[in-house]
Amino acid sequence: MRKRGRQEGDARTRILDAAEELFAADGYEATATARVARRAKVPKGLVFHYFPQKIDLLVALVEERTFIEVLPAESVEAMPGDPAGTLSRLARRFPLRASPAMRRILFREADTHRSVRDRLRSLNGEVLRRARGALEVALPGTRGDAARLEVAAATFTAVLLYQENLSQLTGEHIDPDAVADLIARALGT
Amino acid sequence: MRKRGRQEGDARTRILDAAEELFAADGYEATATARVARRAKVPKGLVFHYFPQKIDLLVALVEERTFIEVLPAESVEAMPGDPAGTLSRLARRFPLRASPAMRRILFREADTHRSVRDRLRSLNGEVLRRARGALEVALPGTRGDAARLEVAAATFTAVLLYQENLSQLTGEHIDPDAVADLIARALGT
Amino acid sequence: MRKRGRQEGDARTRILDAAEELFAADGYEATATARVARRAKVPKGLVFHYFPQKIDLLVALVEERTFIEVLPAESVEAMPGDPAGTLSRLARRFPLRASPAMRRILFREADTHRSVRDRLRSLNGEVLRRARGALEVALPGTRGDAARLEVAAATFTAVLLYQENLSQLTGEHIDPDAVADLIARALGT
Amino acid sequence: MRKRGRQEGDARTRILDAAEELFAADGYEATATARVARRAKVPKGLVFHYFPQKIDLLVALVEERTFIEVLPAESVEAMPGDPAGTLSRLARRFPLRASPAMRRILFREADTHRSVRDRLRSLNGEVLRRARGALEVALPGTRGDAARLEVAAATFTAVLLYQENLSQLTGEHIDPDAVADLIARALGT
DNA sequence: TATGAATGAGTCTTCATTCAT
DNA sequence: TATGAATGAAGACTCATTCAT
Repeated sequence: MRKRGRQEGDARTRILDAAEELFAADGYEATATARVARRAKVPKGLVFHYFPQKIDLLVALVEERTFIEVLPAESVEAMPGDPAGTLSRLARRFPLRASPAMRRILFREADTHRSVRDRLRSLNGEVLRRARGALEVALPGTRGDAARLEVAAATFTAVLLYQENLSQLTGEHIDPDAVADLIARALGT
Repeated sequence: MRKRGRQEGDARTRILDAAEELFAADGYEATATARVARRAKVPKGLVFHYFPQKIDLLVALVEERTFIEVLPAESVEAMPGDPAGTLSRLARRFPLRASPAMRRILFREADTHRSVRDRLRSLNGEVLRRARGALEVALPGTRGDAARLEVAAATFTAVLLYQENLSQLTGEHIDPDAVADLIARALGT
Repeated sequence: MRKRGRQEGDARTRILDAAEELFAADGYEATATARVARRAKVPKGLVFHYFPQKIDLLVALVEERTFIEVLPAESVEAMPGDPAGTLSRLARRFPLRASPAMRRILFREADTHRSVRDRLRSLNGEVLRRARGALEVALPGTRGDAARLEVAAATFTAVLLYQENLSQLTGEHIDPDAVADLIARALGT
Repeated sequence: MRKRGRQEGDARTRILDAAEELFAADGYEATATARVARRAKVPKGLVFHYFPQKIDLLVALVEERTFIEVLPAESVEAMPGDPAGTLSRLARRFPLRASPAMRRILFREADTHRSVRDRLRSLNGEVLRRARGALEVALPGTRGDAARLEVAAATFTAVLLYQENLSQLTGEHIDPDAVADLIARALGT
């Protein structure tokens, strides 16, 4: 992904690093591009060289720094008859690659920036798909109707994606493993 | 104390109404006080007459327009032996009084404004307390250890508080009743 | 000068007191009428009841709170053959009645407000006239030509009028008595 | 470091020139930054590019446009046995480099702005030091005790520094040469 | 590719002043 | 006389963006 050249890309990377920190801490609107430049230790003009508009910084961050890892095989973590373990493993090998800072940005700005919201939705959809898939493998047969399984997957997805934000905002911590166990019980093993 | 003039209180209320709408739609930072004034149909200066600083608008909204209703008795909704019904009733008589707009504001701005975060935390704590209390009544005896009950309460609280935001951000809807049912099953009836 | 009536004038006086303090401390321009009202403990509207324009506060202060006292007879302090003592007595019975605060206002605002400057000039002229007169009495005959006497009077007047401002601005104190002595020597007793 | 472009330095200098004129004429508080920009013929934003806060204009003016010239040797002007001539020469080679406009600013704003007052005090101290030094050279021996010499130096310093302000405020002119002569006589030649 | 001076629209905030009561 | 809500022009300051070099 990185361009060649000695210092090439360095500046661009430093700019994105700075933007990530500042957007996460203060929000996109409250962060001046001049501050980004200062923190990145590049001249103000250079920021606009790489990112002609301020919004391009946000778009680039979301595009380049949040993604769902492509895992070799989902079945790896899914184990028939062990939904709790399956969900726990999913939580541990959680496929969303995004720094805590990027997550804050993602959730905060999704509310007002469509491009961010679209990304968040696609990430959410992907995690949900995996959780559902894992549960289907873990609970073969018809035990537990489809609707319940869907609710379980959605609930677990929400906990997985939002756990950091929830604890950040509310001060309460939710342990995904414990929720996995709860959900497994609900699905009636 | 207040006079009962033609437009009594109107101005201040209209200003808060306008701020609520705009902050919810575009975010606090992206909303100019001039726009608030325009939408409220008051002159710009009057906004500052009532709210000397822009931030005071946000503080006032959070203080005056989000609160947990004091219910006569929690036992009203809690019914021994029926945790699913108990949680469903809690969801339906949900004690948080805050418009959808206020909730968006609450979650969005909590990330960067301490006073909002503090409020959100206290609201969250209160809802959690009630969910826990309801479950304790619904599940008398020692069935289900305390830790599990705690996780159940926290999960349900998160779903309750965040359901609108979740669906707004992700496009997926989570039905609190279905989650209530799920959790009830998990608690092993 | 004061109007009759119970609380009558009270408010007006308190307003002027407040304005005097604040204008002296921060300058006329930097003092908001609202602050004057607050310090005077009167509602904002009342300030404009008594002083329709902000500038009227300054004009009233200067007109009512700075003046040269009319002394019974100038000769009282002048004593032939004793110019030093004469000047010293003039300094001690200094006829300008104006609080230190009013003096600061006088000098500061004279620079930009014509009405204040006019007042300061007339006060200065009066003091100069007295100093000159006193010296003429103290130094009868033709000893010391008129020009020198004029310079002496002007210098002493400047020291008298400006001593507080000088020490305020420069941190150095000038003792009028010492200057009186100096000038007396210069006039060659 | 600075480029030698077409208008090199011009903008900043023009801004300071404009500020000097306007502050002197109307006072710091009564001068809007927009007026400074207009008079300097630069866009409003550029004023804040060079002087992030309005007060920085005043500080820069005082720092860059008022100073005591370093003279080769004070003895040049001091001549034993000729205090009047010595003081006159001091007045003529007066070492304070500050335009009449800057002096008005200096005296006017010293009253409310500490940084200006500090500068004025240091300038005053320096002039006083020179006057004292000159008189000590001009009056060798013990003629005239130290206290009297101090008063003479202080009086002359005040006249020197304030002459323009005095005449501006009072309409009376004081001739430093005449005061020099007066003081020389006082010191008893 | 790098730089920072330049630009001007827009933001929050202040404040003298008015006016209905 | 007394009161404080109402008004809007003006002020300081910010900031994304441009551009000559």
